[in-house]
Parts: sequence; C-alpha cells; structure tokens
Amino acid sequence: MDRFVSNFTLRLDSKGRVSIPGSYRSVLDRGGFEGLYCYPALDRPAIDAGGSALMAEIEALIGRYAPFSDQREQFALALYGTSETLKVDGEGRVVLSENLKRHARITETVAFVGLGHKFQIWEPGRFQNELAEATQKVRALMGELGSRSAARDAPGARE
Amino acid sequence: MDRFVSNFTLRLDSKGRVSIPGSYRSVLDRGGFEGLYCYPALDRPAIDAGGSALMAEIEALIGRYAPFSDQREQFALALYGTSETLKVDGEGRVVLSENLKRHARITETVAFVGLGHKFQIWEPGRFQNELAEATQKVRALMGELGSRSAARDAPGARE
DNA sequence: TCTGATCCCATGATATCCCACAATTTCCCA
DNA sequence: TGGGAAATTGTGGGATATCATGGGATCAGA
Repeated sequence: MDRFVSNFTLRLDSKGRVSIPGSYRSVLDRGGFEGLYCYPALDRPAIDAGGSALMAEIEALIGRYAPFSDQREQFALALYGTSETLKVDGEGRVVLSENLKRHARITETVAFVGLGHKFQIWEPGRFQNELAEATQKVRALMGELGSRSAARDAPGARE
Repeated sequence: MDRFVSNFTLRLDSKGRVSIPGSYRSVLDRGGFEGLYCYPALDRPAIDAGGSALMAEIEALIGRYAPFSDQREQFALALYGTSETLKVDGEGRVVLSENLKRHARITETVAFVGLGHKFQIWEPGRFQNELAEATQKVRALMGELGSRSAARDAPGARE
C-alpha cells in the first residue's frame, strides 16, 4: 500500500509524543525520507502531514513563480514559513510543536485521517464534526442529483 | 533536510547577539561556507539571509542582464551593494549590523522564517501581520486552483 | 588605555536516544 | 486448522546530548 487510508485515534504521552500509526509509517518509509513534513491546514483546524511526496507538492506550487517575485515570497512565507519537519524517534513517534497543536486545538488525543497522498491530524471531536458535516453535504449533493436513480440508495456514510 | 522551513522567535542578548536556529545552522553547514550572507529584503521590512545557495541565486539573477545594462547595475547595487556577510561565532550566533536592524525595525527579539532556499529575519510583530496577509492570499489562490484540482491526483506524486 | 569585537566556558531547559513492556497481531508448522 | 512462537505496536520513563543564552577573559585597533 502506498497511500494513507483509514483513521486512527491515539494519545499524546506526558512528553507530548504521539505514535504515527504503523500503516502510515510504512507509507512514509517508502518515500525514503526521515522526518514528518507538516504544516497547519490552510482552511481548517487540522494539520496536514506527509513525506517527500507532500514536500514535492508544495515545492511545485512555489516553483511556479519566478524567484524573488512577490507572489513567490508570499507563498514561501505562508507555506515554508509555517511548515516543519518533525523528527521521528526510534519508536515512530513525533512531538507536535506548540504552534501546530494550537492551530488544531489538540490537547491529549489526536485523530490521524488518511487522505491518500497525505494525511491530516485532528482533534478527535472536531474531526467527528467535520466528518458529519461533510457527510451531510455529500448527501445534499446526492439529493440534488436525485433525478438520477443511482443516487437514491446512496452508499452513504461509512462509520 | 536541505531547506529552511518553519519559524522561530529568538532574543538578542545584551551584546546584540542572536542564535541562528539549530535547524537552519545544519542547512547552512551543508552549503559548506562559513558566515551568514544577508541583505535588506527589497520591498519589505525584513532581512534576507542564507548561505552559498542564496549567493548563487543572486548571482544568477544578476547574470541574466547584459553587462553594463542599467538593470544589471541596479540589481547589483541593490543586492550586492547592501549585502553583508556576518560572522558566526562558535555557538552559532551572529550580530546584526545597525543597518540591517534599522531596515527590519528590529529591537530585542527577531523571528527567523524559513523560505526554502533562504530565510528571513523579521521583527516578530511585523512577521505575524505579514504571515496573516500571505496566508490570506494563498488561501484565495488555492481556491482558484481548486477548479482545476482534478489534475492533481491523476499522475500521482509518488516516489 | 579605552572600546568594541572575538573567543571560550557555564548553565538551565529541551529535545533526543535508548531500553522496557504489555497487548496484539502475524507467522509458522505440525 | 489450531495453537504457540515471534515480531509489531502503542506507551512509558531514565539518561544523555543539544540548544539558546549569559557573561568573563582576551585581543585588536585607535
């Protein structure tokens, strides 16, 4: 498997460490770079995280703009300036920086949520809400498509 | 890691020294050149800083213009003319020149901000404002890109 | 001899490394 | 197919190294 899938809820220990779920670790290892690249998600209280693939994505985004151009500087400031590469200890744990925790309102437990090429880290309660809301929206959209019979028995919300 | 990321706020001591964040130091070491190359950022109250990679980039930028052309002279003046190479002491600290401090309005604390190939030094308050503004812009631009987002997943950035 | 720069050592707070362990899960082989 | 051995996983905590910072001593030039 080379994508982040499923979700896991884990605890921070007294030193603020969290284990990265085993299945995610093996995806990260495949990318072949030590450390976990993460940054505050732009438009939600969550942390975006991943390995070299995610870094490459950000780099490509910034690379579109000319060196020293205003836009590039701003992108770099907002993206590189707020991202960090967390060290992963021998047991596969990381320590979330205060800044990341504040952004996601994380205190003692976190939910890891696989999004394919990257994953997000949420405060579990907020994740549940977000999920419910997303499900709701999907359902509404399905409803609009109601004329098409396929949508009627929407496969619906898993979990 | 071979690029500057994240941001750190540090204090100047009574002698005007500031520690370069450890993670930045290791990036600089990789470039294999002693000293910190810096100059006042062109259009914002910040200091651009970096190692040999930054110097090379500037050289490339200037090299694109014909010798003796007006533009070349102006770039050279603005970049080379105002740049300095600060000495780094045994503990990884530098002393910012009065000129640099004045440009960035720095008094007793500074924010180091990673921009990938280089980093900037800001007065912390100004940095926060700039960050908020930049984040806003990125969000807006990402939204525009959203319409063509389908392309992102297709080729798949694995590796 | 004064001033500012440079070098060197000291120190508290983190961060990092390393070992431990219980609970599963996976594997293996009869 | 079952059951036990072995490897994995999430968690805990002590020991050590690193980092940011402070300040004395030394050195250079005026």
